[in-house]
Parts: sequence; structure tokens; C-alpha cells
Amino acid sequence: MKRTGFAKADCPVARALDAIGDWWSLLIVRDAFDGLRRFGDFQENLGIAKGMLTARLRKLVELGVLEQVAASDGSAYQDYVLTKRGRELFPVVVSLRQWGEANLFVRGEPHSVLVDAQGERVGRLVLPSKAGKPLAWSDTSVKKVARKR
Amino acid sequence: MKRTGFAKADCPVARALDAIGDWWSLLIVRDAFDGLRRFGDFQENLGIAKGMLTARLRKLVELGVLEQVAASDGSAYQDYVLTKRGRELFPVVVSLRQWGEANLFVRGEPHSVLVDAQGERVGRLVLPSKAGKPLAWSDTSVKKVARKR
DNA sequence: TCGAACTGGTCTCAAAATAGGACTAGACAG
DNA sequence: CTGTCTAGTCCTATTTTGAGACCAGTTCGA
Repeated sequence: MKRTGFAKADCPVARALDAIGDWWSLLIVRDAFDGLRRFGDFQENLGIAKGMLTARLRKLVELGVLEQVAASDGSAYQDYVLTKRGRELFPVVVSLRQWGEANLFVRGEPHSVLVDAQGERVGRLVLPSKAGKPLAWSDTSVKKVARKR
Repeated sequence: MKRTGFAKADCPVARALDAIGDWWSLLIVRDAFDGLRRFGDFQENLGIAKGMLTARLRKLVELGVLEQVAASDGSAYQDYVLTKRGRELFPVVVSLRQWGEANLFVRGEPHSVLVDAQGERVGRLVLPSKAGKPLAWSDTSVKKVARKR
């Protein structure tokens, strides 16, 4: 009766969700992109139970998404910062943001926005094709690997 | 002691995760992108408990991600198909796939791949800038809305 | 046309995950 | 030194999940 896992799935989507697809992990990553680094910062900002946060941070460190480094303020404490692997989650966070913006706010309702260095709102993520035209869902399909026996 | 919710958060990422950020919803959506439509197909393919699946499908229909339509095979049953809102989750699923491919498989380990109409593997998602150069995490920041009082 | 099997659920129970808070060891500030 | 802050650990109550028994309506096969 264990929670079902997908760590061994053939599908990268399933593995990704197995690794970071819980209620908290991506919010922690989002906060890390926002510059939060300390245990207490995450805990206060998310309102997460401390035991939960401890467990999630540990898992994210194990996965290589975050790493612990000496605190940037010179104290004896530790910071949690994104690794390269963690920073590669950027498109995941951005795609969720864009879907949420477009679908979960009533017109005119305020929300935080992602801006570039000039303060301009960024455009939408696109999946480029060889030809240069962005690919839509209907232009693609998933090629499965042969099933194990 | 209810599971904490983010349905009212200012941050679109938090709302998106509140809506679809659980263990099953995005896998159901992925399967829908793969062409699955029937209750039994999802149940068999995911190995999800029926009660869970019933609850998740109901929630996805409520959210407007899926809708129930008369079965395409002419039987008296129903199909679950992606709505426009559901199809807009495509970049979310693709970004998870790409992160999973790059980070959760050992070299040479087989996995399913996303291909275009010609059978070519698709490229990576990019966040375009005005200038045409793709934006990276470090080129962006989140502008928060003023806190409610 | 009838019985068997399939479909899409509901219901129940036990196991696992989560929320919330009390408690604590070491760091730090005055 | 003393009190406070940080980053946890540990405990308990509650919620969520997993697994499967059960069931009504639909479809199939002979």
C-alpha cells in the first residue's frame, strides 16, 4: 500500500513527476528562483510544516536539484541554492506560471509577473521546429520504447 | 489540518500547482495527450486506484481541463478529452519530459521520446525575448503584486 | 434471447503522508 | 552569561491514498 512510484518508468514525464511532482517541491524550487536560500525563509514564505520542509529539502538535495553551501552572510549556517540541474527546471516553473496566469485568474485579478532585465513581461514558451514554426501538440507524438518482458 | 491550498495565491505557479500539481493529474493529462480517452484506459495504463481516478477525473473536468463527451466508438459510454485549457498544458508536460530526459536517466537508458510529424525528435522549449535571443533564468525576475492587507 | 463478461463507477478499510506544534542543540547578540 | 534566533527533531491527530470487494447498466457471443 505504498504510494505508487514511477522512478523506473520509461516515460520521462512520469519520472520527473515522481521526483518533483509533489505539492511542495516545485514551490520550493520557485522560491529558490526568487532568491530564497535559508531554511527559515522557505518555511516562513510557504507556511510549510518544518518536518515537511526538512524532508523535501533533503530529497531535493539528494536529487541534485539543490545543494547546501556555507551561508552567504558569513554566519555558521547553511544556504540551499539551486544547482545546474535545479536551474534547468526553469521552463517547468515558467510553463506552470503561464498556464496559471492564463487560466486560473479572473480578468483583472492581480498576480505576480515574470519580467526580463528591462522590466518587460516575457513572452510565451515555444517549442521550435526545424522549419522555425513553433510546434503545437497536434504536430507531435510520443514514440514509446519497446516494453520490457 | 487540511492539506494546505494555494487556490487564492497571488502567484500563478502556486495556483497552477494547487490545481494540477498532485501525483496523478498531470499523468492523466499526459495520457490524454497520448490519446487515451476512456476511464478504463487511464486506470489500466496508470495502475491508479479507481476511487482516485474517479476523484481526479472529476476535478479535472471541474477545472475545465477535461470534458466528457459521448464515446467515439458509438457505445453508450463517455470519453474524457482535453479541452483547449487542457491542451494549453502541453508546455508543462513537455518541460517535465525534457527535464526528466536530461536528468533522470542514466546514459543509454531507453525512454519514450517526443517526435514531430516527420518522426524527428523535437528541440528544447525556449523562452523568446524581443531581441530573439532566448531568455535564461538569470535574465528574468518576478515582479510581485502589493500584498493585501 | 439469455447469461457472461465488460465498463465505470461506489464503498470500505488499512496504511501512509501531512499539518501543527512542542521541544532542542548550537550560534549569536548584548 | 543570558536570552533569542536558527534549523532542525519528534509526536500526535487528521487527511489522503491504495487495494480491493461490490454493484448497476451495457455489450457480446452462442
